[in-house]
Amino acid sequence: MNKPDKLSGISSEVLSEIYDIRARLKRADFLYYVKDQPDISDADYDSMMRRLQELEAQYPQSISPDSPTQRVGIAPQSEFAEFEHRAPMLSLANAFAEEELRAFDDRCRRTLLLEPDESPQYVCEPKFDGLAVSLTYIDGMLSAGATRGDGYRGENITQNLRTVRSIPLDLKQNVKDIPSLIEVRGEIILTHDEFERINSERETTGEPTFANPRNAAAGSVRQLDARITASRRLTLFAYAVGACEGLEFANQYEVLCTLGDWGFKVNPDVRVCDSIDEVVGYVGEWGEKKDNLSYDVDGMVVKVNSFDLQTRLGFVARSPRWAIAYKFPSQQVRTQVNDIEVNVGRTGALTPVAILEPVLVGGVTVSRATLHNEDEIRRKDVRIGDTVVVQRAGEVIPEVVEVVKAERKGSEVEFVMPDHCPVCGADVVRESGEAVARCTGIACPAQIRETILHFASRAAMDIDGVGPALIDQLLNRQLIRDPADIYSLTVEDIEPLDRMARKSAEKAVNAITASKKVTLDRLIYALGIRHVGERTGAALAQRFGTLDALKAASVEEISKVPDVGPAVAASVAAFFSQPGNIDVIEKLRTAGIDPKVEARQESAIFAGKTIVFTGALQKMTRDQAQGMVFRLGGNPSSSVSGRTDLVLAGEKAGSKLDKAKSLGVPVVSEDEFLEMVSRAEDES
DNA sequence: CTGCCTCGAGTTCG
DNA sequence: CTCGAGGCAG
Repeated sequence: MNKPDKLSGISSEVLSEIYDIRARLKRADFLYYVKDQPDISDADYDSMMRRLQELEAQYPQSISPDSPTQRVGIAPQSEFAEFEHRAPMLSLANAFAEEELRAFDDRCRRTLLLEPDESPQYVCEPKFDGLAVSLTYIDGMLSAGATRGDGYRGENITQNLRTVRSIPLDLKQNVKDIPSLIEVRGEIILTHDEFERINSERETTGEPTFANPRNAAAGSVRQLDARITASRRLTLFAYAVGACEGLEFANQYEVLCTLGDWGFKVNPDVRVCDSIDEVVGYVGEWGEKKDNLSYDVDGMVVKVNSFDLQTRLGFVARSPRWAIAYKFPSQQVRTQVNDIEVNVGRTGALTPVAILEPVLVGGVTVSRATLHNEDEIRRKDVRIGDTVVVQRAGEVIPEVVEVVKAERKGSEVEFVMPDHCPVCGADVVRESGEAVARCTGIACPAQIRETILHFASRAAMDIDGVGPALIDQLLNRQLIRDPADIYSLTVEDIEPLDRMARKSAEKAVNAITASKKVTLDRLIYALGIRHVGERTGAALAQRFGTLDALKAASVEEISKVPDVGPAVAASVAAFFSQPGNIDVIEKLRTAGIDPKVEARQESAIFAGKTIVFTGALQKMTRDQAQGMVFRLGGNPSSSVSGRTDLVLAGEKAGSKLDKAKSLGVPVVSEDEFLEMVSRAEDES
């Protein structure tokens, strides 16, 4: 890690002093922040830190990213870069009751074909309520830190995480071999004391206070100015390992012990249980303990200990079958139902919403809660004027749990689903067998508004600056009537509207113009065809290639698309048989919107081949590489097996490369791959 | 036909 | 996040 050539010009005495102070500060950090057993006074610590800062200021070439001085935070960034996790950060399935824990155990034992008296070992640990992050160490040095994001890509918050004292900047040597690359997963939290301190400080400066420690931790980590993060004393608890090269673990418990040895703070209350009964007992113990801690615990995580067994259990969708998160019952609060309103959605669905007397639930004011549909209201027997118990489902979305019948006075009013749309007055129908009631109005203003909003939304045409406020005004002034009209708007149309300065009008028009370059999958999704969401939009785009081809397709042809059945196909065909919709499509085309899916060259070099990428790519992103493979007829995949035809190995390729070699799968370098691609593109 | 599992649609608050 | 419903495997 030393680069002697860079360090020339510093005397060896100075260098050794720098290294010595760094080592002492790191040790002090570890004892203070990880072990909670400081060995030196704060004053001594501060004076060592100042001395190191002086030396580094004098010899800037000596500064390395693992120096404790780097924890104080560096200058503001403008925004966070995207960070791709090497191994995805999965979410866990939830359990809310003992029976669900037992069902989880049954499923594990059944899948593993265990005898009735056998049980896998489970590792059970309290689940902190904070935010998950991933730390990448290369050759034992902290090289990157990122938020969880969607599990596959998060934000690169390395500078902020460097300021967290319980995160080791380098892994402690001599304990266990340091892997060449490892992703350590952990939870960033704030203690109650620190949360109170930050809030009282914000109160005196007149800043808004945080609702709860979780929000405060999340807000602190996502600061663009790492110096602010440094001023909040965040804590990291490490609990898992993602990608790891050069070291194998046998089980979860070993991972936790090793993380502890390397200098991470790990959950002190981990327990290895030999049966589900023991797990249930331990979870029960914590139901009471959790409220007496100095930090928030919102549940218990239960994992199958052995990695062999984990591999055999595998995954369902986004979550592993070998772990489950038990959630403690959430905080429940009583309040009054002042009214029940009806919302009209994009598809005409009428959704009843309870208007509540505002109450604080888990630090957030709740004033509305969806009641989903008529059946749900009947089931819970919610009436206007009732006293109800509300909670925030999954700690986020408010939900009416039950009615407090004992509080009934007799003056409560039952809810009746209106038989005419509250917005346009058209008939409301509820198809037999369906739970939702729908407005049948073909020109219902509420439906049009929602359709346009959907069209402009992020996952659709992604027109930034065109939101509800602007769309409502445009509709009121009849400047637009359907989504396509957005493309005839000018700055002069928008500028005179309320809360619209020239700047925001220009921004909106620019975003509108930029959105013309959409891809076909997004455009199909944007049209708002019933039963066609993001996934189906992509599947249809892939199959038909252009909007015209989709428009011309018969129900039978549409049904051939994977995951599209009769209901979806009929809905798509019905959409294209409406003259109004054809009109919209024509207007879009006139505006220059008519994307095509780049044809897959079926005869191309990668036709029918499965190709896997491994290691860090230097000359392109993984997305770009996968796009090239796809256009040349191949199928990008993520794991090497006997069916893999080619492996592209980038820098620091690991186990996938080994596997490819052992299976005799051809391996190419990035340069060779690019050459193959460019040769193929020249020929076509 | 029945049980997954996945997807779509609607929703809350700061 | 939740619920409902569509698609598909067994």
